[in-house]
Amino acid sequence: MRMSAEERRESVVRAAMIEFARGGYRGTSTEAIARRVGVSQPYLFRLFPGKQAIFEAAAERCVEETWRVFDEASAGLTGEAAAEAMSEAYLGLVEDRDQLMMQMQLYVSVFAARAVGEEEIGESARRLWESLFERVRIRIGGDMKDATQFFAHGMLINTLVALGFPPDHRIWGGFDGCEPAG
Amino acid sequence: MRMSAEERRESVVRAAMIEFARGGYRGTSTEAIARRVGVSQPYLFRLFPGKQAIFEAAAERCVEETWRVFDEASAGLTGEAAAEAMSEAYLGLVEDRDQLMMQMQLYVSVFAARAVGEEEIGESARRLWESLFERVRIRIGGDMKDATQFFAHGMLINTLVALGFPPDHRIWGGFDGCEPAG
DNA sequence: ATAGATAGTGATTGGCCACTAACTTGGAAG
DNA sequence: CTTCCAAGTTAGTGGCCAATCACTATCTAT
Repeated sequence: MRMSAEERRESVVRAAMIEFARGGYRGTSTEAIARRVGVSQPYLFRLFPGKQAIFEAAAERCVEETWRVFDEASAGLTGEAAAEAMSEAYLGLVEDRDQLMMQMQLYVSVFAARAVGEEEIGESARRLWESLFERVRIRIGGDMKDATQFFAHGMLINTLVALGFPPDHRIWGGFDGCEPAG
Repeated sequence: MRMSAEERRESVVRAAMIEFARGGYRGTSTEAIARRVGVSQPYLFRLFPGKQAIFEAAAERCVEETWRVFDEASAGLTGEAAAEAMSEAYLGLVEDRDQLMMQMQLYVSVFAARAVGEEEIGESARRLWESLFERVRIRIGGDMKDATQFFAHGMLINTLVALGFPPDHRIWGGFDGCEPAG
């Protein structure tokens, strides 16, 4: 039960990814996160300065995790082969819906923050996202349009998952062979 | 100042689109919507049964509006010409960020609702979205992959807008000539 | 004019939630 | 075994917010 602060922070981040993915920033209570971790709600505030810090940690982790998936799937590959491997890996993430939804929650939360003048959050999120974009772009051969297509399909997948289209629905039919067209 | 209930409902829907787009469902208070409309907060509950009904009206309007933009832009066109016209029109919507963000808010809110077991919301949202998808697909010639590509690019645009990448940022470079490849 | 309907407001409330403060428990080193 | 620090808890607070209720103002038709 008892663990080091560092280990606890780790569990909090994992729990927060799930809860924030489902409820969004405002729709998730620190109580819910704490319950999932298995600690009391006030203790979260010993581990993190506030709710927003927890969200930021979860968001950053989410992007890192996404790259890890891409990196492993495309290890040793380049160009179109890498793109195909990564596309397939991303489609595999559809099972882990929370991971994909945490991404979208990051996007809308950044917009909300920017709407009330907190532009620094936007800047750091853009850096994070662009860095992922660049790593993917390099991996698939460096072409800008290929990378754009790759991410475009990813974002559509996120949307279909959010809306809950089942994997056998005809709407998914447009994806077979939709790897970046090279 | 004084207007019919129907007219008021209309202004509420328009105001709600803006507020929900920026704050999300949980992050938007009925007070904020009422302030934007210029009426008292309790009056909203005479015009709509509850906050959720306002959100649903705004979401539905948002999808209708999107089709209207596509329809006007591609009037009299078909196939690739229609696709190009509609792509351009959608890029024009980047200026009206609230419209695009309301879409994303719909997606994440649907997921949140589904996560707590309210699947009917998901069903109606899917019907709405699929109907838009189908109308676009027909308009651009009926090919499933073309339609998928079209929407994929749209979803990526939403993301870039949410994160606040300025229009002259290099990340937008992959879009020129990225119309569905026919 | 005035009665009835429709548009609209002010005051309030009960519940939730981020965050704080003060206290308790457990374990490892001397 | 005790001392000390880090891990963790219980109780509480102030603010926000959806929704309700009782009320007022304005239009329209006779």
